[in-house]
Amino acid sequence: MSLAYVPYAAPVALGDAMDRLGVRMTFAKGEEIFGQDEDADLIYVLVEGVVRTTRFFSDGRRQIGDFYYSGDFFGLETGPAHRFCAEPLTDCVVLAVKRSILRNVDDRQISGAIWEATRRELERTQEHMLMLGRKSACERVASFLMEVAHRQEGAGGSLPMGRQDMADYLGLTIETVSRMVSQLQASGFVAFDNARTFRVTRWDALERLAA
Amino acid sequence: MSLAYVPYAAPVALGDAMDRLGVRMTFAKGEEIFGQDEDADLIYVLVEGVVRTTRFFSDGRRQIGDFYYSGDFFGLETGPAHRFCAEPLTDCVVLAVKRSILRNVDDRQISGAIWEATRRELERTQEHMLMLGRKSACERVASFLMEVAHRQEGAGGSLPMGRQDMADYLGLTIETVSRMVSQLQASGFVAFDNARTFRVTRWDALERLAA
DNA sequence: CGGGGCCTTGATGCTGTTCAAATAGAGTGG
DNA sequence: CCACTCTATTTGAACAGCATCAAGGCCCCG
Repeated sequence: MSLAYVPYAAPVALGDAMDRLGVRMTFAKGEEIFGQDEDADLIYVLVEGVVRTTRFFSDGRRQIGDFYYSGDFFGLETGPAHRFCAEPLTDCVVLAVKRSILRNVDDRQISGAIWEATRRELERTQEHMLMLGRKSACERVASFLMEVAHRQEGAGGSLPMGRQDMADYLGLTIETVSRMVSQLQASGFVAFDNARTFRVTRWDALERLAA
Repeated sequence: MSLAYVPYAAPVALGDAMDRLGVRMTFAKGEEIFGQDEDADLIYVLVEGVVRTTRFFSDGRRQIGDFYYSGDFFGLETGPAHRFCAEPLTDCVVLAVKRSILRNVDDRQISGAIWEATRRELERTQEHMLMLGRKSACERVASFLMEVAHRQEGAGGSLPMGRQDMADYLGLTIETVSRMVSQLQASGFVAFDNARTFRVTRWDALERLAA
């Protein structure tokens, strides 16, 4: 059981093109970039910061769709409305491009790159789905920490999200996440300096555990 | 908690275009259309039959990615290899198109339609992910039966897949699926003529249950 | 130094899994 | 058409993993 790490930053060339077509906007931590069920007129490229997308259910349950980092696309929709809401976890800068503009752009490079970004997001969502369907709590947390560490280009990581966000991403409760984190630390796989900062101490073992 | 039904058949116009570009192939039930980790040279459109995509883990766990019906695309990949395998649940007919051909086609209608199909599959995968992350066993089975019924354009449905496939799609065991099916029937929400044929008897109640 | 989140830990219970066995159904050969 | 076999499905009982409920601790920041 090995889930490949799937990067999905937009190609740099695309960022440049989007820069010409789009509008640069900034959002502060805690604001809302777009809300669930809002009109999906814009597509976004994250220039700086970290963003999460969330689906809320009427009875209070939450599921986080994904966390996005610099270079990532988000807000792609087939229909007229956003099916998740997007909120920054840190102050952030985004590039917003009108869908109507993209539809009419005749640049093969741009349209191809957006298709590619869509497929990458599909692949990431599929891996996320596999995790929720078939991994244990421990495996999920191990996978998550590995992915965060990977994305930050180093053996260690700082978590921009809290335990509740991790839980809602992993399909667990905050208590279970906390317990698994403690357990992984006790087993010597990772070392936490504080709740938001850790280092992977036994990469190979953690990888095996993540399944 | 309401998960919208997301159709994702390829637009008819696209089917025609693919017909000119691709090769028609037939597969018998039990054959393999493509295997996990095989080269992903081709993209497929299902013309007739039902197909499932599956991811196998080294320890035997399985997760079904999706079930595909006539008109659906499958086999789209970003990387060079298929990350799921595809197998027909019934004898089926597919149209296979070379990725390299699609890359060079300059028809905006075709490329746009493929992008659209990709986004639809992304949406479906996201809904699947939400289900695995936050729904109870009963809600999952109820959602599944509703979706099958929906897709078959009627209040009833015949299940082309067995209980094990349902379980591997829903992230449950076969026993739990069976129990929930029995429970839904005992509650009068659905009626099974036999294990593979059912009718939804209380649509609104089932919808509420599916959350 | 004190307040308020956020995080951790403990005790208990429920949901879904596991293991085991019975039943129903489909396919086959007589 | 019936008997037989093999597989798929259902059901039961015990168990495990994660959730829930409830404190307690830590850390950031005034």
